[in-house]
Amino acid sequence: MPELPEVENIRIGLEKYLKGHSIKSVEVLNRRIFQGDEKKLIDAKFESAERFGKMIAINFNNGFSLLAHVKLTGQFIYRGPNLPNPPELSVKVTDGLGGKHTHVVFHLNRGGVLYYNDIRKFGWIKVVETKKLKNEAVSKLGPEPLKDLTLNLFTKTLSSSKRAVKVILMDQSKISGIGNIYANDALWLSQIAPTRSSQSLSEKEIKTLYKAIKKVLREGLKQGGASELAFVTPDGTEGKYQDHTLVYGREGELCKRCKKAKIKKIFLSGRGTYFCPNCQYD
DNA sequence: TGATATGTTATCTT
DNA sequence: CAAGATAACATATC
Repeated sequence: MPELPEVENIRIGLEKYLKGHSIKSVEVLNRRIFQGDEKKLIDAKFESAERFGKMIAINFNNGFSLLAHVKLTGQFIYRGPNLPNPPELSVKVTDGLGGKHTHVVFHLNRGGVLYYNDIRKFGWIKVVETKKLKNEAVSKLGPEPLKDLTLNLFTKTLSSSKRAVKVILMDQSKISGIGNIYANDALWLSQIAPTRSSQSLSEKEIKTLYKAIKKVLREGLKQGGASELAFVTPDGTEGKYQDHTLVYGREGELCKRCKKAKIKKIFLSGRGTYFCPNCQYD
């Protein structure tokens, strides 16, 4: 759900709203979600927010960072002086600003507050030394599809596995940031069946898919992400990509391209997989 | 009431 | 043994 475009929108929001703030205190309401010593952050000044795949690093000026993964339902929400006229909160967070779904509250100087909410509690935040960020899970990530993934590298990745191409796209150690929504949409756009063995793709298909991945991710970014479960940006509003998905979540609807067949849903590695049986080829 | 959803990791199976 | 499939995690929603 929160995939590259959603997490990137969270990063952009954090960068914007945390600017100029330092941390006054941290209220940890759930120790499983917040790991490490929050005292390391007291009086630390915000420096930058980075994204690694679906992970976010918030860097401070004292050598420490917060590394976070929102998994399915985590939300960072900011209220304070850097957002003087906050938009109305999405219904997806009304229960969670200091409510039962709030697990960490960062009190900032100048009166800002950053909440971490998580309905399902799969997400986590941990305090790490900035210079050790790369040793964390970050080191296991594959290349960023919008930055480091060359066609050459992509071709090598696909041709080295027999697994279904969709499973490869979602494998974070192969390519970082792609999840179920954008994997389904990129394959639809490429007219490739998600069940195809990745090594069976022709050179031409690989090139088409390579471009399609970039296209759907950029579209997701532009729409502010997809708010399927609980995703909201740090101002508390929803993204719009869920209204523009090409095939994801459209089981039973007529295919937008060929208009001849209904979108079928199957399970691939236990994940919902949507495709047009008429114009996505085996 | 219970099946279902997503990301990741641990564990089971072939 | 390794690749691949599936269960588990926690909870709201349909």
